[in-house]
Amino acid sequence: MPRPKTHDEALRLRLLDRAGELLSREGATALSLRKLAADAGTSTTAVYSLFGGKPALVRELYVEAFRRLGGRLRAVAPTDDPAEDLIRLGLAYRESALADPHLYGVMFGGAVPGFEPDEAATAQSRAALAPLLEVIATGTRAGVFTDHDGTMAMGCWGIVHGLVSLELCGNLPPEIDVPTTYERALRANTAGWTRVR
Amino acid sequence: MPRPKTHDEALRLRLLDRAGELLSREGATALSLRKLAADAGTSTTAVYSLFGGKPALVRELYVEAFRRLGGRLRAVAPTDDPAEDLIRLGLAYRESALADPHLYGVMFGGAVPGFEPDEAATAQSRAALAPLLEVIATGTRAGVFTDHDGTMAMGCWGIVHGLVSLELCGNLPPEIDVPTTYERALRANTAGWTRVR
DNA sequence: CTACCGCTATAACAGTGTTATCGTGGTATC
DNA sequence: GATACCACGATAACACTGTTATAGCGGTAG
Repeated sequence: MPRPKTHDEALRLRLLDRAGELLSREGATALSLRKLAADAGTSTTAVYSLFGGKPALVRELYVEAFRRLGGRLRAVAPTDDPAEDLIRLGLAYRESALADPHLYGVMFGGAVPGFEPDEAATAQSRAALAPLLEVIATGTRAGVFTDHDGTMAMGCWGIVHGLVSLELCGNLPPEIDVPTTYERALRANTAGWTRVR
Repeated sequence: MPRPKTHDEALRLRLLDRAGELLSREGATALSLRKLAADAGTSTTAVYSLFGGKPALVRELYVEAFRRLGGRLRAVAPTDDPAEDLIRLGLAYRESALADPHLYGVMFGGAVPGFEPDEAATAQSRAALAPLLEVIATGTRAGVFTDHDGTMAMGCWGIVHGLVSLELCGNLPPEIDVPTTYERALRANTAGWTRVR
């Protein structure tokens, strides 16, 4: 009779853990199946039985990365000042990206050549931004924001992602003070969405 | 006696041309030296004599990409309304990125694994943003912008790059109207930098 | 005409993701 | 408890990548 699935969760978790560590430490190009398998004490075939290939394994890292980002954003407790909450969300976003730049590259940079997120994965990525949508919704209800059908959320996500991405790629001039400039840019963008100043 | 350098500019240009076309058509992963050499009617060794390797060849595409982006931005003729000029610069930026998404990935996404831009290349990338700096400078002199040591330029670059990057990665929800939302986000950001509304 | 050496084609090397083959080991059934 | 079954993983091969050593062609200087 057909033997049921083994559900080797231990090896699966160890592979994911090692893959994440290898990615964070040596970058996306150093994340090879042979090195990963040797690190986890198994063979490359295990990745194919447990995940289905390298892109599928990276997909797990992808959703885990957004789960972690969502956790960091949810940790920003809302106050009764939505504009300030928005700034703190932006700062938390940057801290999350800087905590693991290579993982951020997997999320947005397309660091692993064969991997393209499917619709379910990108939907989960948007779900990580729930705290942002919530702050904007309350601020709009309170009359301090002038949102327009979720346009403000896209703008805010765009500026934080853009600045973080430029910083990680090394495109910003080296003489500027990134943290203060980053916060000033966030405040200006937020001011553009507030009703009266 | 040592033979002088041949300066085979024809083969060099043909390789660059083919590489750009191959990249634009089939993406960064399809850009292999063997395919490129076969396409240009030569061998992979030519890439090493003329450029020094694949990263060095991609570096040429990188600076050419920013040269092209700078040209598109310079084509936006300034008027006497700096705020509106800023919006038009942002629209031109997006059009330039959408005209060749794979090339945009080489510029910012780190699409080619072995390639990291050196200091000279990133300096040339910042030089492409001269029109942006110019519009901000005139607007600040005219008293309509409240720049603060180049912070505004960084914010503007961040939001356009961030939104374009999110769009190209497929992270934006599919039901939104990207062009109008993009322009609204740009206008809000610009409003945050204008002195009085 | 000849010696010289820059440039490129051929082929090999080390590495990658992927897949075919095969043996092992645990489970369900008798 | 014995046995048939097959999911799982280890080994090895395949196709492909960037890179490099070697060898030969070809044009230039003498």
